[in-house]
Amino acid sequence: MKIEQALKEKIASALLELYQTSLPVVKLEKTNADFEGDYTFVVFPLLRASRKNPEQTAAEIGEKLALSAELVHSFNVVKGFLNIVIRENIWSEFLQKEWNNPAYALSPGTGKKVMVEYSSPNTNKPLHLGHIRNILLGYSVAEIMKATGYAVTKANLVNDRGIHICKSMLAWQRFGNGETPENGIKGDHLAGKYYVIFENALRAETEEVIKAALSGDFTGTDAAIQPKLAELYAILSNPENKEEKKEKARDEIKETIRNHSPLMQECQEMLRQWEAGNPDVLHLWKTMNGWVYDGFDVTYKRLGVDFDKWYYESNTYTLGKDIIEEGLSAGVFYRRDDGSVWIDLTAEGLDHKLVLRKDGTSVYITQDIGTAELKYRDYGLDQSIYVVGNEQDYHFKVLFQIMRRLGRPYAEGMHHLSYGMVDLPSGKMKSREGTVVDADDLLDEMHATAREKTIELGKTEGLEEAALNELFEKLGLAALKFFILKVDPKKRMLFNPSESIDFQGDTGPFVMYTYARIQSVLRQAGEGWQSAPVAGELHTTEKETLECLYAFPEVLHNAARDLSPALICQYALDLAKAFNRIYSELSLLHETDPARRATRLKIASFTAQSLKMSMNLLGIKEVERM
RNA sequence: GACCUCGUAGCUCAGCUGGAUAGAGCAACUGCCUUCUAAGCAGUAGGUCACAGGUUCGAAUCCUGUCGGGGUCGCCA
Repeated sequence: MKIEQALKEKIASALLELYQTSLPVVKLEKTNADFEGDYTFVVFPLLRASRKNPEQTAAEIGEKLALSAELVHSFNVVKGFLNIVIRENIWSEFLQKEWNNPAYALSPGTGKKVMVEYSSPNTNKPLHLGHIRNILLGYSVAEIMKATGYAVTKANLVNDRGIHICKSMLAWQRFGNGETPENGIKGDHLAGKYYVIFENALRAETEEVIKAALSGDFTGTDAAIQPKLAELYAILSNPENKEEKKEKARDEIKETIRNHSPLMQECQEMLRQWEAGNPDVLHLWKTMNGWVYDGFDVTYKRLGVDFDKWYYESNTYTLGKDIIEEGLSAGVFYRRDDGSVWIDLTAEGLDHKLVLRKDGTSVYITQDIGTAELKYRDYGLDQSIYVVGNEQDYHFKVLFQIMRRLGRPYAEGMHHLSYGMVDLPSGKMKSREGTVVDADDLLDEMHATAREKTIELGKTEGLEEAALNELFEKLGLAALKFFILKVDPKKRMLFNPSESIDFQGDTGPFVMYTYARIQSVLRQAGEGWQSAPVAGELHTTEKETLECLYAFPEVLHNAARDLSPALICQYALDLAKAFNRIYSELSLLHETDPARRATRLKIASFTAQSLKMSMNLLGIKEVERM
């Protein structure tokens, strides 16, 4: 049943008949709430063909539709707007047909294979709020695509190797005194703790040296970098240079000294040992990463997300080199005199990009070329979605273009789900300044807030402690997830740690509440209504709720197309609000007319089912009572 | 400097493939629980859609410029 589609066809044939004209697309809009009608057709573009004023044109088309279409009840014209009222029995027939269809809004499988890669953490630090946005988006998009008929693989590409991991390892070796997570601290937090210890030690070690270097005294620095430092210092001390340029030089001096400090050199040595397969280093690495995985696992479980496939950079970081070789002989890449390998993407409005260092080792993008190929080989993907922050927009533009140049069949199916950063009132979260919002802490806070609010409302009666805890956990998670997912993924969003996330208004708990309230009604409704016929006439609120329900399949389709759970959030709110209006204006259980009672209960049941599906697509778990 | 992106109510966000009088929620104020869960419903107030031009029947939406925020331009990931 496609009301809109049918109506569009009717309009198209009316236009042909009346004015011997057609439109490339017949556009229908939902009628503005202030006017009577369900759908609105705008006639302004037709005035040239009709040679009549807007009102007359709209009226003519309206007449035609009313005569020929069995789905049009009536119409009215306001200026150039033709408002069409659909016959009411269309809505009640829709209700009767679909209210109990468990597959409503789901699409039959096209079987297209898609991988959604999300989370993809580093193993040297615990997860924070930024990761949470990534994780929730990835999980929800994967679920949405499943519901629209894709075969989805959720993947996590763990960055488990590299200099940052070695920092944690080295600090633990030096200052750890054998500390393990068994002593209480969660594994990922333990690795993070030593990462911070390393950074602090590095700062302590280099502070004085940097200070001296900034005033031209290079004692204590590595002899190898002194010429470079002298060069930078010349820029810094030249009064003719702009402050901006000086600032850059200053930063570079700091970076250079840090990177060549004894501690960093030791760290780099550790990385070399790791790559060379030194058993002691490997053992430490495995142990520490193991702790981190155990820690992540707890957080993932608590968030209710999962993965079908794990990739580890320690396994994949050397991939891609073969493909570079292949592309080199195919002329896609070129080699510079120093031996480094590049691609020229200036034709696409991008730049030259290095794909292999002069020493033949991989860079970040080399790995990504390799894993793209690996993913395709593993699964024969039609689509591959990367949930990664928008700071990497350029990287993915380049990556996708490279895959195209390499003639990879899957290149066209690669998408970057580029999401905005989560900002604090003070700006970006910075780990160096300790402003990151830790994921585990946040989840604890959400739980505590849920408890507080529930007690405030006096809704704890009749529930055991265990059941209450489960409720608090679900409520807190719902509030957090909805808060994050209702914002358009592309946009950056603000989180204010000093204000708790709302539980009232446009929130996850509001949607949960509406669902629980319906469940309560249905528990008391008894039997019989399921098989009773529905009423032919509907109240405005009932019709509005049905219109909302009717739109669900399209909303779901759009959410999958745009990779936007925010559309599902918006839909769930619209539906919940529409139903709550019925609930407050009309009686369900006490309605005496059997057909009207059945109508309302079926709408209630249909709404509950649709809300539940929406919540689940967002990773929110419904509750039967709250 | 170049490129990308954002700027809508006090705050957080919708609306952006051009359509009617720009919408929600929070915060503020007013009503509604001796009928089904008040985490609800109804209402009041709150706007130079950053600014200036342009395109056209019509612009928050498209184009250009200006201002402001963020990001990217690593042989880091």
